Amino acid sequence: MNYWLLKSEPDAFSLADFVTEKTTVWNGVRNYTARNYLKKMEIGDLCLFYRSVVKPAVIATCTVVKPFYQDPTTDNPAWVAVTVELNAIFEQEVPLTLIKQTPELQKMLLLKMSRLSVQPVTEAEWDIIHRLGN
DNA sequence: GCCAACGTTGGC
DNA sequence: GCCAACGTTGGC
Repeated sequence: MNYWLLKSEPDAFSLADFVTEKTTVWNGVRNYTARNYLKKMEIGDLCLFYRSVVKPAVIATCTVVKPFYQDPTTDNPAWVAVTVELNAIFEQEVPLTLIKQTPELQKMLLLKMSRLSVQPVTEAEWDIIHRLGN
């Protein structure tokens, strides 16, 4: 069981879209570091759904339901996608500002590699964020 | 809208 | 293989 954080700009794919579709193909990743993390995802892994750019915050959780496969948006075999299913929406959003203020979360990659769209999260970090959101 | 951080590209 | 130039991401 692994934990991850997935970023999405609401203009591209919003929580409302996720609610409508329930499951979504996480495609379009064109960064090797992020791609490598996608390849490590297994069925049942839990992900934090992070809204970037517009009011940055962790806003929901989702579950990996299909491990990596060829990204359907390209023929280039370098790129892969996974399928994730919406799990739960946080009762209250966990804004980036709060994460920055939380001592236990200072080591999150989110704070160090702000441009990485797919990143691992430790179980401890997942627990803390989950608690802050519920 | 600005700009810092980072990744990628391409000339040498 | 180095590094400058450029493009993109994402916080503010």
